[in-house]
Amino acid sequence: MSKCGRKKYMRTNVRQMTMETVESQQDRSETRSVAEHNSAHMQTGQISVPTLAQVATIAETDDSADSEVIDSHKRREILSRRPSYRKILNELSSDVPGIPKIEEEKSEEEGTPPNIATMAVPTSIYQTSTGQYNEETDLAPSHMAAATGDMPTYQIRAPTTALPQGVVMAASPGSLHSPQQLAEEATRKRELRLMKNREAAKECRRRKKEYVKCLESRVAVLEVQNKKLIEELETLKDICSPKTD
DNA sequence: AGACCTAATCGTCACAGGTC
DNA sequence: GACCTGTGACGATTAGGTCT
Repeated sequence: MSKCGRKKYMRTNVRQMTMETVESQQDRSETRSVAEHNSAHMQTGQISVPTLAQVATIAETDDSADSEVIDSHKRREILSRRPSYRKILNELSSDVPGIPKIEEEKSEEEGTPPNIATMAVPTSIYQTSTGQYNEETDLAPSHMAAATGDMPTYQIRAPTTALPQGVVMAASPGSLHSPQQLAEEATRKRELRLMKNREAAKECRRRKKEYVKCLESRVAVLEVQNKKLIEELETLKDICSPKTD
């Protein structure tokens, strides 16, 4: 099965995996089903990480769901899109004062003219005509960690939305005539789309990491709070129930 | 030393949702 | 409705660790 065909299959028939799919996806299926269910929880804007019991239930229903019978509405609910990480994090931050917001990228773009001159020069050198690229200073986690230290610094770098060298803006459609020009235009558009999507994927992953770090730090804070409350409760219990000896 | 395993990372595709 | 953006999922690649 081709990559695309397989992908489509997975998306539209999440619960109806063929043997082939199960074979190759076995190690991932658990994670995916949890994520899908989680996305259903998150859709309403609540941050809802499944409990162990929920995870167990999810796994159970996923197994039994081989007997299909999930109506289209429910399936749609499950597959529906979750809010972006920025959205989630910002909602979190409005609930909990300690959590920093991810700034809108617009604010960073202010003051910089919307042209190619804003390109982050050393980031990536693309040879788009061949589809190859050379990321000399890619923002790998090791780089990020070195730059940011332990605690996450939200909005670490400016988004590199500018065009890479060698990608020329398309000519106006009216100026195209020959089939060759049309083909070149199509190729250029595709390369531009791929390049943008590449950058978008990087940004998305970066935000996801921030989001996860944020959740982890929140867990740490809540654990400390919980511990303190338990200690306080014990103290109050001691005070309120004097010994009878 | 090299075979194997595992986790991390990346580019790409498909698609939902947003924008104009 | 066409186009754009954000993100889940996939396969490929790579780095680091372990075993023989």
